[in-house]
Amino acid sequence: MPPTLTPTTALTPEERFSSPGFLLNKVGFVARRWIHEALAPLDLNGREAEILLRLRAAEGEGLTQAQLRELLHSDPSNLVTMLNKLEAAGLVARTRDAADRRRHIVTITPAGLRKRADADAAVEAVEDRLLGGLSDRQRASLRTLLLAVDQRTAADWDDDEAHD
Amino acid sequence: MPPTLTPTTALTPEERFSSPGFLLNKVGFVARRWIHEALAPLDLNGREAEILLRLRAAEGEGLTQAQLRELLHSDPSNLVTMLNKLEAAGLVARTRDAADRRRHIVTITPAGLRKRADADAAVEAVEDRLLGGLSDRQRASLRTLLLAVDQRTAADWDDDEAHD
DNA sequence: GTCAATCATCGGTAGCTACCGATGATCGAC
DNA sequence: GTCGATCATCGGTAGCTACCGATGATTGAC
Repeated sequence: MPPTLTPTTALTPEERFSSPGFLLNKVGFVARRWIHEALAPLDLNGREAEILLRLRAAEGEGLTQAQLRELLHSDPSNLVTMLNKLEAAGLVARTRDAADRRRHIVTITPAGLRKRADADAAVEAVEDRLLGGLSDRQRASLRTLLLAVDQRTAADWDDDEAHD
Repeated sequence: MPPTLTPTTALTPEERFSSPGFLLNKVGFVARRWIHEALAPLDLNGREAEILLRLRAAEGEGLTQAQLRELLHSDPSNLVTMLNKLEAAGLVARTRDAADRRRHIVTITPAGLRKRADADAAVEAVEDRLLGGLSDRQRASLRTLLLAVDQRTAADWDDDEAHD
């Protein structure tokens, strides 16, 4: 990596503060913070809520912990900790996979489904708070653009893993 | 707060995963992560880089630590720690305010300006990596939408502080 | 002058995440 | 059957941030 990367365009501080990358960082931070606060009364953090969400998306089938690890890009060690908590709270259940007894299949319980509905509502409220100033068309536009960025980050993320 | 917030629109998991709020959270997380990685070789983290950026924006005038605290929404205690590190590295300087000797005026040094230029280039490279799939028009559009969201978060943030 | 408030500082606590190495059970290939 | 790989688990470390309470120096109001 060369000492100076791209000296082509020198931004003024004002431009830097309003550049998409800076704003993505900043707004994303606030979004994470608000979501965290909204989930706190439910005794969940963002990752744990996403686990419930992913399990519900699996529609009763359940997911292996390795699959969850992949979806959440989470460390296996930390995933175990989170699942222990969720299982102790009766929100998920772990059962041995008959086909491969090394695997645990994680399923969401009825209590987990109820909790997930609450979490979903809380996150939705945060979203309305974040996007309250935007019209429906603007929201749709933002969604499209973020999806495009997300595609790139996902591709790059997988690249990183492939390089391991 | 009622147990169920807004049961009006029940999103399918797929809709939830591609909702602007969820994506903002997710993409923002990756943006923060990449920026962190890009700044690591410079011995800076995101907050410290922003300190240099804010000081440069002050154009030689310098800022009080209370002003920095306000701009960064940072805990005074943590700000001291970061400034200690930046000062030890010779990137910023603290001088007593003659007008109010309780205050420290923080200014950026020539070495700090050089470091900031490197940090700026690194962040810019991350931005290109994030937004590489977007046209110039799309980037501008994303910037406008994020600015609108940012306005709301800023207003709400100040509200919170006013309520204290 | 006294006194409450402010500014920076210090010390400690706690949560989240990333990361690392090690282990027991199990599988699949050979 | 042996053996390397995989899955989940456990334990510990480290960095970042938030938060809390306490302190010394200084200010401004009274």
